[in-house]
Amino acid sequence: MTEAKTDPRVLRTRRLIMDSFIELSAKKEFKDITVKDITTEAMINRATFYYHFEDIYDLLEKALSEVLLVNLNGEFFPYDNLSEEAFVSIFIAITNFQKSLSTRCHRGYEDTIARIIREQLEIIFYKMLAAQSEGEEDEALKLNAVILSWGIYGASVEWKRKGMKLVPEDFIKPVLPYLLSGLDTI
Amino acid sequence: MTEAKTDPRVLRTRRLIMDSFIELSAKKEFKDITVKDITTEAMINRATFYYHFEDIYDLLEKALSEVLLVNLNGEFFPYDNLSEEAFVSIFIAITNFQKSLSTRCHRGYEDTIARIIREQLEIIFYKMLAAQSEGEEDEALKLNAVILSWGIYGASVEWKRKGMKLVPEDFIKPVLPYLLSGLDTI
DNA sequence: TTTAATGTGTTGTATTTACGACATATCGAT
DNA sequence: ATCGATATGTCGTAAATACAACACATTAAA
Repeated sequence: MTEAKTDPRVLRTRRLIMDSFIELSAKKEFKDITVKDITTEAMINRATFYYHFEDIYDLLEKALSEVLLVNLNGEFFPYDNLSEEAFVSIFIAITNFQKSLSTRCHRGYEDTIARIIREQLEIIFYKMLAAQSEGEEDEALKLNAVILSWGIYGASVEWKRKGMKLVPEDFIKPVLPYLLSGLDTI
Repeated sequence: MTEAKTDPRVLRTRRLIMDSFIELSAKKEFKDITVKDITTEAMINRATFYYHFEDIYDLLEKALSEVLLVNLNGEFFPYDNLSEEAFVSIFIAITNFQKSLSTRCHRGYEDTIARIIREQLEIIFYKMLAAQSEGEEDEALKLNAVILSWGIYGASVEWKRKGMKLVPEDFIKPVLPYLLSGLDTI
């Protein structure tokens, strides 16, 4: 468990890049943001950007993952298993995230963003399932995590499509019994 | 006039150190601030501190100089010569600076701070005198700058000693005729 | 007085970052 | 089409920074 801590310069630079990207995202669309824009805002060299990220899409993935994870961690990680409250908190976190995205313009990249959200959800669901299952087969856990991630994300899309009228808690409430009932089979 | 611009990392690091020092100064006295405190707050390595500054006193000098210069530049640099408004603006800048210092605790270092202020004033007065004098002897200009810097600084000390009751503009007004009258002899 | 703990300032080495140059690609205007 | 301007991604070299180790000073407690 010797977790070799990473160089402070690396952390600092990545933070500068991430923050600058988020800052710029608030001002213009993703397709209009160049690497030069980001590095200028972050006051780092353009070559340094490529030292940390494949390209601007790689940055998009990692930045979104982080924002989403921060949302989630702050919300529901007091729960260590998939309770009713956990489902509700996760759903709230996603809808909050969706709302924050809708103010910024990411037209044409909704599918990328959606994929990232689902991937993060899958990771989290898998962790929680693995924590509470008694030596269940790994592949089965993973597939369950996939289904949950798609399902919950789909619910958030539907919530958005319906005009975000209900508060997320009430919107998700009707399906909680179903989601919870199957858990003991895992 | 090839002004080789300095490495962005240097600027960034110096800014981090300066800001951390000013931040810490608001929380505790100068004598209780260690280099480790500063570098921890700035999230840089302690050795890096010594790459930029002799020691913590060197940092004190440079930080104060900068704060004072920012005060002055913002105030009076529309004036390019020593007019009545210039004197008033400079005096206001110094008293503002003194007020901001009195909230923080720098007991035992007043004389150091005073020296730094006078040195900065001397530089500025010399620049302005040189700009408006017609090929006057250099040593004479320098000595005039010295006298002005000590004089104006002394006035600010007196203003403080008198309880800061008058607004700086009114406090300095009585001596403006004298200060201005001699200028054409230079 | 001794001892332990903490701060100071320096040094050597490894890693990260800055910078300029380059080839290539994209896009808009003529 | 062709040109000019701008963005992308990569490279080598030089400079700044991180880190650990060191000797030394200061301080507080035993």
